[in-house]
Amino acid sequence: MNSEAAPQTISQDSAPAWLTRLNAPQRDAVLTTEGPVLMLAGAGTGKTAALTARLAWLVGTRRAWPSEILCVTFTNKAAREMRHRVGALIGDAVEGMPWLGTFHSICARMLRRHAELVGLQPNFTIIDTDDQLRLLKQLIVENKLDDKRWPARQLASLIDRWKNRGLNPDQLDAVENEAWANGKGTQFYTLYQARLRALNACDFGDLLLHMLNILRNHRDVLEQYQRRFKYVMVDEYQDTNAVQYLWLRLLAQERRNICVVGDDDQSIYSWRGAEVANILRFEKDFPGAAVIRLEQNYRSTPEILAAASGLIAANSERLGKTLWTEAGGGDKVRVIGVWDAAEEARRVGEEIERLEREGAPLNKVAILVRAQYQTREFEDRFVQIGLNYRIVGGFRFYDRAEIRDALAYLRVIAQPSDDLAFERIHNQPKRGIGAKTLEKMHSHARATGLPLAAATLELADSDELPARAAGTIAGLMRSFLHWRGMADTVTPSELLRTVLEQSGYDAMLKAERSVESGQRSENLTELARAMEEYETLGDFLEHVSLVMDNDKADDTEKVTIMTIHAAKGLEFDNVFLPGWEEGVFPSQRALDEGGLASLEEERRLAYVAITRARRRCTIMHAANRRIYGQWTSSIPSRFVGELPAAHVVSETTMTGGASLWRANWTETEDPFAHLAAAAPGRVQQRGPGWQRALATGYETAPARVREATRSAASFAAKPRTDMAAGARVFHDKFGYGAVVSQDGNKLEIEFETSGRKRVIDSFVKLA
DNA sequence: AAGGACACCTTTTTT
DNA sequence: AGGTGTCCTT
Repeated sequence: MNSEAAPQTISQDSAPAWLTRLNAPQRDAVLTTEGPVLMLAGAGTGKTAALTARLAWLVGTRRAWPSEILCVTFTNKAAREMRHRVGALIGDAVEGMPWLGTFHSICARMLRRHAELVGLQPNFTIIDTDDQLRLLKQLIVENKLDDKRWPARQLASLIDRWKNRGLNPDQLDAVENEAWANGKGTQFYTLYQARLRALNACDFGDLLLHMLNILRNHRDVLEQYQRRFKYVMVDEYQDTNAVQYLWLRLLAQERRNICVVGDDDQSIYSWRGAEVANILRFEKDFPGAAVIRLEQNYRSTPEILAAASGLIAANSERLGKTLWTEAGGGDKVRVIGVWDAAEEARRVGEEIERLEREGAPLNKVAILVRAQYQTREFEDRFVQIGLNYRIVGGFRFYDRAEIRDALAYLRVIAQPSDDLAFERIHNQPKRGIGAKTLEKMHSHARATGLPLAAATLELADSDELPARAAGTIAGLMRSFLHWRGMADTVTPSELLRTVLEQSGYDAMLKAERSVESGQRSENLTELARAMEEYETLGDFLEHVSLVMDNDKADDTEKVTIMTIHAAKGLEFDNVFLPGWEEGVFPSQRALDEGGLASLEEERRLAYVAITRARRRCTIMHAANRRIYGQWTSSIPSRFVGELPAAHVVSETTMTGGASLWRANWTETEDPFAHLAAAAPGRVQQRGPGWQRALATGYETAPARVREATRSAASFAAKPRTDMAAGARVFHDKFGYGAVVSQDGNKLEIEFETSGRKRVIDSFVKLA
C-alpha cells in the first residue's frame, strides 16, 4: 500500500482502491459505520485489513476526526501494526490518533487526567508484578501472617482476578473474602489499595478499575468521553474481561457506534479473566447489531484449514464459522512421533536446514510451543548446529536486573514517594546498608507516615544510625536532590548516564569484570539509547511500564521460537508444533483443574497454532520427556487424534519403527498404566491420539516411514560396543542391573529391583 | 554485612 | 534440572 494515496476526504461514489480490493463482507464491515457491529473474523480472514479500512473510511469520509475514534487492541504490537497500516491508507492523519492503543495505555492516558478523582497525583507510578509481589509480601508480614502459608503470589492473583472482574474491596462477597487467609480477603485488598495510594502508584489492574470507577461515579467525565468518541472499535473482543467490557459499554452506550472484532475460536486468555461470554452475548448487549462473518481465509492451504477446522469442531459453545479458501493444493499436516525432546529438536533442526537449502526464508519459519520451558531444547540444539533463531517472549528487556535497577533510580528521581523503587536500589550498588538499617528505615517511615526516602533522610540526620551508614545515606540523598534538579534541564538519557556514573553503578559493573557484567553494561547503554526519543522522564517511564518490548528490529534471518499465545495474530510459511502430548498440550494443569472449559481452551490454542501456518504445518510428539528433571513417558495428545485423518499424514523417525516402540512398551509392560489409573474418569483411557499413533505409525505399515538421517543416529543406529552380557549398568528409572543380552541398540537387562526389561542402550550407563 | 550452602518449588499463557 | 529464597557461616 503506498502512502502517496492519502485521501483526506473520500466521497461515496469514488471509492478508493483499498476499499474495492476488499471482499464483500469485509466491505460491509467498513461501510456499516452506524450502530453496533459484530465482526466475526476467523483466522487469516483479513480482519486487520477490514478494521484498518474501516478506520480510514471513517476519517476519510469525515465522519470523525482521528481524535474522535477510540480504537482498542490488546497488545502493543497490534496497536503499532494498526497505526502503521492506517497510516498507509490515510497518511499522516493517523499521527493524531491519540486513542489508538491497548486498554492499559489508553486507560493510563485517561487516568493521568483524572487521577485526583481516585486519590492519586497525575504523575503516579505504574508498578509491575515484581513490585506488586514485594508490596504484598510486606503487607502479609506486617500483619503477622505466615507468608509461607499465605504466599504473596496467591494474594496477587486473587487481587488481579477481582480487579479483572471490576470488583473494588467493598464489593467482595463472603466467598471471595474467604478466599484469602480465612476471611481476610477484603482486609488485605483494602490495605493493598491504601498502600498503593500512599505510594502514589497503581498496578496494571488499577489502570482499568480506577477508570471504570471514575466513569461510574463521575457523570461529567463519562459524558465528556461519550461525546468525544464518535466511534469505538475493539480488536480481539473475545479476549475482553469484565472490567474492559464494562468500561467499553459505558463509553459506547450513548452513541452505540461500536464495532467489535473477534473470533470465539481464538479465545485463549480466560486464565487472565477474559470472558468468551462477552462476544457470545454482544447481540444481547447491543440489540440490532449487524453481524458480519469473515470466513474467506487468505492465509493457509485447504489441508491446513481442514485440519484446524476438524479439530475445533470438537468444541461446544461456538458461534460457528466455516472457513474456506480459494487456494488449492498444499501438503497435508504432518504428524511425527519421536523418541524424546532431544530428538524432536534435532528433527526440527534438520527440517529447517532442509528448508533453508530449498531457499525458504528463515523469517517465515516458526516453532510454536505450549510453554516457555519447551524452548530450551530447541535453543540448545540450534546453538549446536549454528542455526539462527530468536526466542520471542520470556524475559523482557526491562525484566533484567540492571534495567530494573536503572529504572528504579529514575523512578525515585521522578517521584520521591516511590518507596518500592527506593528500596530496590538503597543498597545497589553495595553501600553497606543491610537488613538492620533497612528495618530501621521502614519503622521510621511507618512511625512518621513519610515516604521511605524522606524518612531515611530524617533518620540519617539523627543518631539512630551508625555514623558510617548515616554518612552514606546522607550522601545518597544529596545525590538524589542533585539529580532531581538536573531532571528539568537535561534529557532523560543524559540523566540516566549521569546517575549510573555518579551512583557507582557503572563502577560496580566494571569492577566485576565478568562476561555478564559486560553484557549488563551494554544493556544499560541500550536503555540510554532507547530513552533518547523521549522528552520527559515521565513519558519515558510510562512507555517502559506499558509499551516497551524487546522485539528489536533485526535484519538477520532467524527462525522464531515462541509460545502459541505469543503467536496469535501472526503467520508463517512453515510452522512446527512440538510437544503435542497429554500433559504438555493439553497441559497437565488444564487437565487437572479446569474441567471441560479449560480443555476446550487448550483445543482453541491448538487451533490457533495450526492456523498460523500458511504452507506447511508439522506436529510432533515425543514418547519421553523430562518434566521437572524427571523422565516421563507420554502419550500423544488427544488433539492429534482429533485431527481429521484425511488431512493428516503420520510418520515416525524411529529406526526400526514399530518394533522399537513395541519392544519397549506393548510387549513387556504398559508404560501408561499409571496415566490411565490417574485419570479414572477418562472415557478412552489412552486417548484418541494414542489410537492414531498406533494405527498409523506402529501397528500397520505407516503411510510413509521416514528413516531418520542424523537424528536417530545418536540414540539408536549404532549399538554400543562397551556393553556385553554380564555388564553391570545403571538406568535412571530402573536402577542397577546386569546386561543379559544385546540386540542392536536394545539391551535386555535384569534389574535388581524392577526385574527384566528391554531398554535402549543410550539410556544406560556402565555402573 | 556479605557470601555460600541448602531446601524448595516450579512450568502455562501477559497487559 | 535449575533457579530462587532462606538460613547459616564468616
